[in-house]
Amino acid sequence: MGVTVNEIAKICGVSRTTVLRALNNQSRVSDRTRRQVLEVAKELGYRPNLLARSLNTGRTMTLGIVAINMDNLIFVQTLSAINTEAQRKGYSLNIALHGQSSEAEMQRIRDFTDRRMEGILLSPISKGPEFEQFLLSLGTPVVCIGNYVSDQISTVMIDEELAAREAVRLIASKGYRRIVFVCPPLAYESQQNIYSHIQRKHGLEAELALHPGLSYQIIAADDYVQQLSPVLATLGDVRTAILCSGDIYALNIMRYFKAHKIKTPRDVGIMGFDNISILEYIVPRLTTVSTNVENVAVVAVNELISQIEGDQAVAKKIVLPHKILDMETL
Amino acid sequence: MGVTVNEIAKICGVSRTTVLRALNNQSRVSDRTRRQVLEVAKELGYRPNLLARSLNTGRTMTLGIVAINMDNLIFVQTLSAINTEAQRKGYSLNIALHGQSSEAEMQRIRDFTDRRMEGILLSPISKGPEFEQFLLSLGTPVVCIGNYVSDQISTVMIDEELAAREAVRLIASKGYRRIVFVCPPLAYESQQNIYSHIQRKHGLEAELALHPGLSYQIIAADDYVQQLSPVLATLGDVRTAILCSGDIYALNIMRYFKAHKIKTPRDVGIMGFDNISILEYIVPRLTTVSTNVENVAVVAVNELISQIEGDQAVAKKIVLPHKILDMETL
DNA sequence: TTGTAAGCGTTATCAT
DNA sequence: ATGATAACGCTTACAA
Repeated sequence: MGVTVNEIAKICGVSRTTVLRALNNQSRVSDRTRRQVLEVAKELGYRPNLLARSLNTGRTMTLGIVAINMDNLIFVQTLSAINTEAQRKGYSLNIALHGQSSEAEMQRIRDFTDRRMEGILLSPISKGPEFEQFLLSLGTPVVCIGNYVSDQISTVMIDEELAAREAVRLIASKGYRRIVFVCPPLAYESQQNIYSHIQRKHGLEAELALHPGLSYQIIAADDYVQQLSPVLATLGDVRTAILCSGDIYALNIMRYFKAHKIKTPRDVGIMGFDNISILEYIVPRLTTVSTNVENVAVVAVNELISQIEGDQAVAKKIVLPHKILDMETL
Repeated sequence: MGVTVNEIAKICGVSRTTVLRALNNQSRVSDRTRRQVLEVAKELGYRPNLLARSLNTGRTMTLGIVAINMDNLIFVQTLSAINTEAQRKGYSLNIALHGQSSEAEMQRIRDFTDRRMEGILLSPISKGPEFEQFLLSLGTPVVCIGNYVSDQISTVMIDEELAAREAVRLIASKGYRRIVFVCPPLAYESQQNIYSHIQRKHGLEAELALHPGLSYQIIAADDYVQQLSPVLATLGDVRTAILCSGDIYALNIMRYFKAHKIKTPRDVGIMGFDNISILEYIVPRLTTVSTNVENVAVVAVNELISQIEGDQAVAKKIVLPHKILDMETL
């Protein structure tokens, strides 16, 4: 463990500069010396110490990604794609999960910059001007995914508001007269990344203004399945669609439906958000909103790398397209 | 970006040794100096360069994990738990995915040691004496998860063979007369981690010897759903159970069943392996084999850390318990 | 073709 | 209480 250039130099009876030149395939070394150096290096199992190299060159070729956890399958898919793209571009990827505290989030970010990551991908839960200031003061390029923090920081996202509007239009077009919107408790702001849910809610409510015939109610609670009871008791009265801000909510509700012999879409319509990959195993196929996660990953990584390697970095807000998947549950 | 101790020293008019003492809360600094140093450091936004520190101390407090991809949900859950445990122990975690080539796997491992990760977790696809030699020559502690490579390298696993035997016993006890074992193509050895599948096959066949009344056939192909046709055509003749070496296979087959009005377990029994978390959304509940992934993660991380920090490291084979989950599909 | 020497930003030892 | 100096392992002018 830990053969250095110096040792090789000593053994070969040359200076470490020469060894270095041989090792790095540079010119100005005699063939004889080069061969000998390479031989000895191989013999001893020499490996360059990338810490030392980085300390010198100022480059680590490493990116970091900071996020809440891996419970969200859509994030896992994105993460995987990010890893692939980063590796393709010659960067290694570091992952840090922080549970759900804003302080922990900042600590992880700080740790990454201390380790001299060259750029950071962030699916942030923190927000506000102090956090913005914190990110800007890092001196390291940051690209946010999903959540918007500041105009000064590039963000890759989809137009959640528009997606929600389109969802409402689809529901309205199918003759539903009541929409129940299911999302996480909006008070969780500090504990969870709920920016996208709020965006969806905005879009939904804005669109509803154009559909006076649609009644509306929201369930923003952890026990959403229980809270659905009054809705389910009145299914016969009014044709109802449940719009879930996340496929997992829809899956839980569908499981409940199956247990209680409630048929979809016959008795009630249901729609999700995200199009997580496991949906393909669920029958009936859930109607949902899909984003191309590979696309998000590639765009985010490339934006980050261009900030790292580019001359001048202008923060951009990149909005990627989504698609309504009209399947079987609506 | 890049305020160093030297700059602070210059500004404060003291040596960098003194600055260091103040910064690291050591003794032998006057209160006045200490306060001034801390003030200036804060002012300039000083952050230690962990690369430099590591180069010096020889410690990076970083672990690496190398695996195929994130398609396997059971791995994602393990990964998440590993991250948590590593962080709890003060280590940061690096992830590298390699697709499915043995060379890529070795490259990732090499890259990690070059970066001076202190230990490596590995869910290996490579095997054989050369690979063993490769791992041993790294000079860095390695712990394998799932797949066994060598007695010289600690491995954390479950007793797949025993689990398969127990699965067969359960199936036999329920009166089935035919078992169809579904697993990935066994020729994929080099492309995919199939050690566990082979173990299961061994266990299954060993146990079958004790149940002469059970007929047996294996489907080890990517188009396993199609290949099931002859089996499905003869369901009326013999009570059949399909044992899948992985829940995903079972899910795909169940989806096919639903589309073709085949009822489980009335018409045919089906059982999986792994107990991936999405099973909770699937109706009927799949009978399967469960491992405690948190347990695997904690044990693997701690074994690795004890090899890093411990005096003498003896390679261990750690077998963790599993559980048969007798649910609704058998 | 080869070597010397300074530097990257820390830590650690030994003086003063 | 403070400082000078060497060291970690590499890179990179600049000499010879």
